[in-house]
Amino acid sequence: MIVNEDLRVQAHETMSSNPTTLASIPDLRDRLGAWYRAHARVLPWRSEPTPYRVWMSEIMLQQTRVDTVIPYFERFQETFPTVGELAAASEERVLGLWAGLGYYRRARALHAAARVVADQGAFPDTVEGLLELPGVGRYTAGAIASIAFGIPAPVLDGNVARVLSRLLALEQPVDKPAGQRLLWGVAEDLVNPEDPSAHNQAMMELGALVCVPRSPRCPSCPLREDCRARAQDQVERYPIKGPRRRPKKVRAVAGLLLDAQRRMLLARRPEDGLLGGLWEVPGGDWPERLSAPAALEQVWRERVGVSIEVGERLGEVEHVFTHRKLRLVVHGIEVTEGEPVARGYPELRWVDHASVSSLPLSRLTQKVLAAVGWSDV
DNA sequence: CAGGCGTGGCC
DNA sequence: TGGCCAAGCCT
Repeated sequence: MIVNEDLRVQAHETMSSNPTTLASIPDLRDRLGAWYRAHARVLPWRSEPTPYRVWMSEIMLQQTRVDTVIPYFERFQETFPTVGELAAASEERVLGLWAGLGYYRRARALHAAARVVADQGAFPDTVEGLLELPGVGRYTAGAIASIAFGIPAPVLDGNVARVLSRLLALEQPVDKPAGQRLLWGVAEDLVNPEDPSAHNQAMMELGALVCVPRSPRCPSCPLREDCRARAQDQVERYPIKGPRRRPKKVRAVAGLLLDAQRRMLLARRPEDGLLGGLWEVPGGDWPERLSAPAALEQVWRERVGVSIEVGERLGEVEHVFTHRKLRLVVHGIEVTEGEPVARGYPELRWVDHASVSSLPLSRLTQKVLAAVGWSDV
């Protein structure tokens, strides 16, 4: 009987996940559209949804909250009113304006894509063409295609996945390939060909304002009568997700070296990897078995190529990355032998107090500078 | 395909 | 407070 029961559950799931199911619910799209017209937030990129503005907003919004993005979007649009001006800027300038927004690979992708578009003379106007741009994946291509060009392409982001997962009471983990495939199919079938821009934004807006992860506002939901999770009174059980990795604790040291004019030595991190391309106070890993001074001596020997004497402990910074909790200790140092040469770093630079802020700095480095009294951050 | 990649806000 | 989350992409 257990086997039969399982098969029935499976069959039931398959039914409820059938792409035709949601799309065939009477007026579902219309109710969603009416709700969106009444409740859509006024956002900078919505007032004038040109391909350039939509593209830039979508890159910035990847894994990033609307409130965080707005000032960055405004600043970028004021600085670079056209994609041509963005393409003509230096990468360091773009990275500098991006500083603090996180996921810095996006900044380089933004710049690279701007140069592609400037070369081609215009944005691609198909999903396939958009997918060729660096930093543009399936979600972003669908968003630009639908919002900027009115193409009936689906989008599937965290919001849409949550909304659909609850509507269907989907037992599949939404963050696994199988669940993603299923949800892309549902989203594709559900897109409203009458107004794909409003439809896609409505799905995301519903997830952002009503169908939120915790304490969803079901009484305000235009789709509440169609929601299987709500019918089961188990809305917060969905979306089901796979296990998360625990953050690991890591330690690091950094050394503050000043010259006779009280300039500070900074280093640019490698393009790839953590905080790629950003500038920092030279430092690195602090192994368990070493004291902070010993670790600092080793790091500076390997990455800056000099022997040092470790001086006063100037401060300590705690910082959280994705799945990583960092404790970083900063010491003042003196060079006892050799001249600083970039080894583990692509570039070193002496920077005075006034020009520090013109470099692309991560929040972490901003904290470090604040801890040693070099900035007001 | 699982894992790397920032930051800030929430409870 | 630590865990979870947010308009993903890339390798």
